[in-house]
Amino acid sequence: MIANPDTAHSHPAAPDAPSARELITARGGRVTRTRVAVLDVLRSAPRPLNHDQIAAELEAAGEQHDRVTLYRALDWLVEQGIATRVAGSDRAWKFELVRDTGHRHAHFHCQRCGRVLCLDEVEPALAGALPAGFRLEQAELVLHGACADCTAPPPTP
Amino acid sequence: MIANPDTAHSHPAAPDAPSARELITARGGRVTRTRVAVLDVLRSAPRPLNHDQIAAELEAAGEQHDRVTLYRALDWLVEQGIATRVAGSDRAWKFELVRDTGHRHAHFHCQRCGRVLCLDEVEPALAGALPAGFRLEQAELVLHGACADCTAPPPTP
DNA sequence: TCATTTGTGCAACATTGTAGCATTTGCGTG
DNA sequence: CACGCAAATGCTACAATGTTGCACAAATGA
Repeated sequence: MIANPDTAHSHPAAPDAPSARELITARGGRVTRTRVAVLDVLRSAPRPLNHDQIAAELEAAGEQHDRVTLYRALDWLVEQGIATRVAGSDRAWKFELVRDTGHRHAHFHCQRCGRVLCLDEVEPALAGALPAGFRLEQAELVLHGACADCTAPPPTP
Repeated sequence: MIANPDTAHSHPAAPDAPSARELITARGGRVTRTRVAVLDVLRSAPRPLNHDQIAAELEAAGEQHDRVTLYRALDWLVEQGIATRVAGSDRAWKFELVRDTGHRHAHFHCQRCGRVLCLDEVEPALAGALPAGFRLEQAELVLHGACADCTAPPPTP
């Protein structure tokens, strides 16, 4: 069961995960400043980030990257199956690393605090609920509502 | 069980449904050309439509409406609970009439044929799959994959 | 080192939606 | 029916989020 949103999505950088360089060269891509930087940001992100947030992270790290180049790097990562797009409530895509192929997880968007959390338990239930003949393919799936933190009554002051 | 997408979403205009005028005046809104026209389009639409599609329908019917006015009419409908927003694969919202309050349904977006279908059976399963403390609120929920038509092998020629 | 091909960076454009504001219109009242 | 006023409309601008085209730079293999 998932109660605390901050631990609900404990993805940040498994120690044995392949390096950015490895991820890139494995698909025959060139190892460029932007791709490495974006990968590093995504790898240490606790939840899906949109283009703006990624750019902000990069700037915080003292890196300057062109807006278009960022879009293209992200597009490439998605195309290569390294990252996925997640639809948010606004019309901006969020991006997230694909952790292990074969396991898809859904996202929950809290309409109170705006956070996007990852839910590992939902997909099996969904697969059973879909009509026969339908196939659930994409991890891009977002539920909306209120998360545990926001439904909980405030602590007595 | 839902097998045929064309019947899966059999919403078009129940004969006893309230008229556009009734729907509008019931919330204290003014009955204007645009609201009535938009409601009529949504009422006869077999699936959620985005702003562009609605405008196209109106033009096909010989009606000319301002882009902004359309947005505002749609916003008002959503605000009044008459319509809901559905997120699509592009960043444009789709709109759909709320049929009966109290019953929320999810949407399935087929990535082959691009159709958005409505699934009545999914929500109960979802509610059980969410972690404790989480509340599923919004009907705006889209699953992605392939629908029955598109997963089925082509008929032997 | 050199050539080739892949990415980058810039500027311009496209789509989707919002904001401000003057004008028109629906509709209750006299 | 005429009036008056709030509610909607219809501009025009503007904002956010991507995309496209093209010249230039840089990664990689020979």
